[in-house]
Parts: sequence; structure tokens; C-alpha cells
Amino acid sequence: MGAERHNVSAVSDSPRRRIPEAALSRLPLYLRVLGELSNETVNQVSSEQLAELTGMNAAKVRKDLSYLGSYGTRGVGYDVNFLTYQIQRELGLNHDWPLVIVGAGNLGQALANYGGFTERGFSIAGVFDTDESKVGGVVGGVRVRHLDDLSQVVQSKNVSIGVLATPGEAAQEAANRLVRAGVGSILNFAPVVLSVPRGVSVRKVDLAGELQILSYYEQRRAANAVAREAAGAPARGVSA
Amino acid sequence: MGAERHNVSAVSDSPRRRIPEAALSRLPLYLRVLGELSNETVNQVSSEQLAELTGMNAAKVRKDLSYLGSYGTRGVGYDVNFLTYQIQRELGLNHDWPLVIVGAGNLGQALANYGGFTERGFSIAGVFDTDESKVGGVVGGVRVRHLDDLSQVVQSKNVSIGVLATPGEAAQEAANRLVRAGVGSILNFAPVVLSVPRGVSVRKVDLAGELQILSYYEQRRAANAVAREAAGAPARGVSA
DNA sequence: TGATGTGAACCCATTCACAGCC
DNA sequence: GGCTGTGAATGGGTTCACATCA
Repeated sequence: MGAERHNVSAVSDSPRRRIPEAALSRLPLYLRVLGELSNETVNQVSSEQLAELTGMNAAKVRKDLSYLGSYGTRGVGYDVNFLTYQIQRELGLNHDWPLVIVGAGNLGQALANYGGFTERGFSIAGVFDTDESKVGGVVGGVRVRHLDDLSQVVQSKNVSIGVLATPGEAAQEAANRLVRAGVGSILNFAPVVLSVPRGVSVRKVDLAGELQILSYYEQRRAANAVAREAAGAPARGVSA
Repeated sequence: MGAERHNVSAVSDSPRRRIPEAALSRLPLYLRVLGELSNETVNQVSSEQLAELTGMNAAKVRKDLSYLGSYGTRGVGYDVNFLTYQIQRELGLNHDWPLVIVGAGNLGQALANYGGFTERGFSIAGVFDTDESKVGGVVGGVRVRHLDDLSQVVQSKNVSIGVLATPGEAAQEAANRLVRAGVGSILNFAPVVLSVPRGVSVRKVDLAGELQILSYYEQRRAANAVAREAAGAPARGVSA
């Protein structure tokens, strides 16, 4: 595929250097911890401390942060508020993002009620469903609308993020509607692999899958316990 | 730190070869797709088809599956039911896993009601909270108990997986209780980095963090659009 | 002095490409 | 002939270790 090495002289230069996916996925974590430090009126923090608080190691923290620019002070550490600002800026969190939730079942309702989204600057522009018995109800302080109104809301409120919380059967069609309405990113809770046009970003959260992975660890732990009992050795854990 | 290189000759050798974390995390996905194929009474599937259905590529699928053993047939593909069985077996899904949910707020209730867990063989052995106004209520068909009863339930029902859905402030203490009660794996929805004894497995689901990552993509998309407008070039998307 | 920022080394994950088998 | 299973090659991510600078 594209064998470009220097992505320098692109169209007026990419708006900002691209952050590696793995590092990007940790920025929200740093952000949260920094927020807590700020509440405790801590002003400076070292990569060592940040590593401790996030369960990472210090070198990784420094490398991750270095993708944002050189915002630390050698011999001192990072200014908590300044670093917070820079991460927010990089993630695009310096303004609110309206989002829509599609699916007003158990999960959709919970997500609408879940304070964590609005707390972090994501306002809920609408909750949608096709089930007439749900339409008209109020969820998370928002009236549930029929999915047919999706496009209108997305456009009038400039929504670019959609949260998909339908049953699996309805997910692909709902995703199509989101895309047609103009949504560019989808957070998918439905147990389905979505097919979307190139350019649309999808992240998937697989709740049952997470449990299945834990099940694997538990099974190993159990098997180890049996093996240990047979041998009489006092080893512990599964090294997760 | 620990400079152990070969962890081979441990106690009586690990009960089964260890599956690389990355491959492990995809097994639930394969499993789900296989389940759908089975419903459609498809008997055989090639790595190519599985790749198509899961959004992976064929080589990755084959390598992932090869960690389980050699369960395919050259020139033919994989037997859907047999492969399903082998993955389930590897993940420890050939028996039910009881779990407890700690936190009966919005998220805890939603998870209890969410059919996806029980559908996949995880029964809910109990829902717990410390809030007296919640204790005694019924959620997901289960009575909410006081957190003080956790240990008793975990032990009598042999629970080894805990789902943590408390507010951040309560999460660490709740995790301590889970561990003390004997739970070995925790699925953590609280916006907190848990500290647990070595040997306990934790997986974290960061709902707000997922949105923040999408926000990054959207911000880039927006910036690209501006740059394109300035140049008049017809490129599309953010290459996510 | 002490902590950042970063090449280089290392390690794990993905992809390639083909031998092996049905 | 066709598809799996897997060594080898590649690539990305993590860690090391140190030059750099407040």
C-alpha cells in the first residue's frame, strides 16, 4: 500500500503528526489520573509517579507523552494542568461532542443514564429506537425518538459520534443509517462485526467477550491449582 | 527486576500451552461468528471466509486457530461445530461460570439486565451494593444484597469472576472485598486503576475512554476536511 | 543532580509465502 | 487443486540506557 515515508509535504501538511494507536489508547487513562492529581492540587508529576498511578512503566509513559510534543521539564517532571490541557487538545476534548445513542433497550438506557459520558464532555443529542413502545419514553433525561428522525437530529445538531446499542440483528441496519446520516465514528456494543464504508471509524466493546477471556484465566488458574495439589508445591497465581 | 528468561520447568509444567494475549482476545469473536454459521447450518468454513466475517485476514485467522491445535482439514477448511467446541473448551466455556456484580447503580443494573452475559453461559450469582436504598430491590431477576454478604455468596456458589460497576470512589474497596472473598478475576467498569494482589486478573472497560479515542479521530477528520477545502483536493476519510 | 526525550535493542504480533496434506 | 499449518520476514510496540538539559 502507500509507501510514503515522510508524510511531511502532504496537503498543507497533516494537521498534526499521527499518534500510534497503542499510545493513543492510553491517553484517556493518563488524562483521568491527571484529573485526580489536579483535584488534589498536585502541580507537578514525574513519569515515574504517573507510571505508578496508571500501572504502566515510566519509559512507556515518557514515550507516549513525547508523541504530543516536549511538554515536560527535565529534572522536574510535567506540569499537571498544562499536560492535561495538551492531552485534551490532542484528543479534541477542548469542545463538547454531541452523540446519539441508537437502541433504547437495557444497554442503551444504561448508557444514556450513565453519568460518565456527559461528565467527560459528551452530550447526548438523542436516543433512538424503532420499537414504538419505547419511542416517546424518557431515558437519561432525553425523549426517545424514532430512528426515522436520526438523520434530522444528526444534521441539525452536528453529531459525528454514534453509540450503537441495539440487538445484533438490528445493528448493521442501524449502522447504515448512522453512516447515511453523516456520523463518522461509531462505538459498537452490538455483538456483530459491522461493515462500514472506508473512512468511518468503528470501535467495538465486547462485554461478553471480556468475560470469556477472564474465563480462560480462571480455567488456567483452576488447572494450575490441580497440578500444584498433585505436586505439593506452593506456587501461586496464573501470572496474568 | 525479575530477570527470569525461561519460565519453562515450573511446577509440573503449565497444564496447557499458553495462548498469546492478542490471539486470545480474538477467540470470542471467532466463537460468535461460528455460532452464527452454525445457526445457518453451515458445516465447513475456510480461514478466508472466517477472515471475511470477522474483519481479520486469513493468515491471522489460521495462526490464531493454530494455537489451539491442528483442527482444520487441508484442502477443505474447518468443521464449524468441532472448531466451536475446541474454542469453547480452550476458553473454559464448557461449563457455566457464576459471577457477581458489585454496584447496583445504572451500569450495574444494566449489566444485570443485559441478556448477553447469561446468554453466553455466565449466570449471575448475586448483585451487591452498600446503599441501603438499593439493597432488597430486584435487578435482572436477582435480589440486591448488601456487600457484606459478598463473601458468603462467593464461597457458597463458588464464584470466581466479579464485575465491578461501582462509582470510582468505591471501586478499590469493592475490589479488595472481591479479592478477599476469593474472586480471581475482575471485569472493571469503574474509572479507576485497581491495585490487586499478584495472581488476580483484571480487565478494564473504559467506556468514556473509548469515546475520547473516537473524538481524536473525529478531530482529525475535521482538520483534514479543512485542509482539503483549502487545497481543493477530493481525498476522503481519516484512514482509520 | 535529577528527570525528560529518544535512538537502539528487544520482543511480540502480523503478514508472507510455501511445504504439507486431504 | 485447494486450504491448512507454520517457519521466516516484517513491522509495531515496549523497554533500555544514556545524552541532554533545567
